[in-house]
Amino acid sequence: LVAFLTKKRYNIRMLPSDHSERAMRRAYWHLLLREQGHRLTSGRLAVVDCLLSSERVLTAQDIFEQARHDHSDLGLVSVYRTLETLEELGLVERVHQAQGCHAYIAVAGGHRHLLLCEQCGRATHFAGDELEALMRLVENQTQYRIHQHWLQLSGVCPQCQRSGT
Amino acid sequence: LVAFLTKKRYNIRMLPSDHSERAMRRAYWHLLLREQGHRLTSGRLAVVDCLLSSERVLTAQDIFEQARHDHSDLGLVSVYRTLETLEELGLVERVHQAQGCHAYIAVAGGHRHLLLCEQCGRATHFAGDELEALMRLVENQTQYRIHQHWLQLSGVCPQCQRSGT
DNA sequence: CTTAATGCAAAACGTTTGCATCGGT
DNA sequence: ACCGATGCAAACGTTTTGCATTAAG
Repeated sequence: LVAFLTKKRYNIRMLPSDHSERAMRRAYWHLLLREQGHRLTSGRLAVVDCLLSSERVLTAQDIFEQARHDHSDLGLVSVYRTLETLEELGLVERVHQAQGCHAYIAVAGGHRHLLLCEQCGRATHFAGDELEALMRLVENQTQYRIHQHWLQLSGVCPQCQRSGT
Repeated sequence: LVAFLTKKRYNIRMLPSDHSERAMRRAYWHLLLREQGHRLTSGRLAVVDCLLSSERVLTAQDIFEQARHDHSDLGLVSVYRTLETLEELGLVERVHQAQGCHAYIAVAGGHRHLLLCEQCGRATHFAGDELEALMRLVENQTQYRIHQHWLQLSGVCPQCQRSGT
């Protein structure tokens, strides 16, 4: 507990804006889970913290291993069940990659799309408002009624460009 | 064999342009497989025909079941191995959907993107040239070096809109 | 106290691998 | 005749399910 509080203060000093945004999102996730009749168990909270504090995409196994630091008797099954719940609430999304589709990340608000680093897994979000026009065009050309759009870019992030290739 | 030839003639009468385009693509696939040192085994050809004659996305299991009509002693493993080969040659691509990422489809030439029907699985391709500008914008904003883009739309096709909702 | 959530074990699922055999070239 | 491709069975990694137990409300 002391370690946790210390870490918390450290974050406040080092990354004030990041921390406050993260704390706000965490509070929102907790509220939404409660409102939808889900219990705030310690396992669930460990998974939530893991997802909210990572800037990379995470597999169920990644989350399992990381969240075990906080909550040592966590089962992998609970990670899967929590991910399912969070996905239903629209708080996390599955990330699709060439190597496989086993990763998850917290969703960004406001119709944002993913940009992934192929080397380190870092995820950045961007607005893709220009897509709306393209969708209307395709709707007219094909006569489909379009419900979902899905745009994802991948490449190499600035940090990975500097270190190595 | 007689049944095959009859079927072929039937297609020529009913769908002349579709058939000739399909025959051309089939010939190209065969050529490319040969050039890359792959043998045109009957199992492989059954899988190829299955992919080329479907306007829907197909799972390995789907292909296995359908291709067995032509080639009854086909193994599921060969379907997977053929899909892997065709993917390496850039002839098929994996399709990513909310329900899972286990489907494949023949790629369309010229940087086209997928539009999927959520109800019947029908796949239509469209050009998304407008994406280039968006990608350059995101590259400048984020300093990523973008290698791949990936756009997919889904909705309900005209046929499914008519037959019930 | 109620009952949702859990961990465990086992099953299910899609996919890959090892290996002896088959079949295209 | 060569050697790539095959089918089978078995292994694999990921995800789901059944069930008795735990713990949040």
